[in-house]
Amino acid sequence: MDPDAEIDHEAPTPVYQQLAGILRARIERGDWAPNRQIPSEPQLVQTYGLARETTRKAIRVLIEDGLVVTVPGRGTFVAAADDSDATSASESNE
Amino acid sequence: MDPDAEIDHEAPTPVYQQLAGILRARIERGDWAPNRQIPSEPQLVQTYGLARETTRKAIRVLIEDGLVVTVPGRGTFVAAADDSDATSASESNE
DNA sequence: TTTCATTTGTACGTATGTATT
DNA sequence: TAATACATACGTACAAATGAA
Repeated sequence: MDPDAEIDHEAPTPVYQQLAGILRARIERGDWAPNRQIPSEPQLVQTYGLARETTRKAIRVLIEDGLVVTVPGRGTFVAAADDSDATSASESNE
Repeated sequence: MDPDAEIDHEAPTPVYQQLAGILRARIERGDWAPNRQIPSEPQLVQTYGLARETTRKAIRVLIEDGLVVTVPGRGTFVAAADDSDATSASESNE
């Protein structure tokens, strides 16, 4: 998924799934580091021109994927990347 | 949870969680047998006097608990009680 | 302590689309 | 074709949690 893709309301894929894919791509690209806060719901609403419920639905997908966690009253944060990604053969830096 | 409880809008527990608890109790009581259809969303809306989204939210809880499954265009059904999994830890929320 | 702004959570309303019968 | 039922999407409003002033 292109992290710079735009929402296509005509596409067969539901809008909330599109947004989830975009945000997932942006996290993987490093737009927000682990433990960093992603834009608030109102900000996402403004950026992508969606309703808040649609935005929340996309975030819920990311939560279920374990990519982000939300804290009431504070915000939504990129999950700490403490899982095992064993695809790369060499990792030398801490 | 009392399967005949009524929704209390003043209670601290969210309404959708109350409804989920009531429906769970009714399923466990046997109001609807496995593979049987539970009332449709409009019927639940009418019975409990809630908004449709609130009703859907309660049903989503039951889906995540593996208690029911929904089929677009048909309805929501009590899951077959062939529990061979180990993940369902939702019970006795009395 | 109180107040305020920010952010997420809950609840309701409405409209339209999709799938099945 | 039509009716039924769930899915998606937008809108509004208020409550609760957090942190800062």
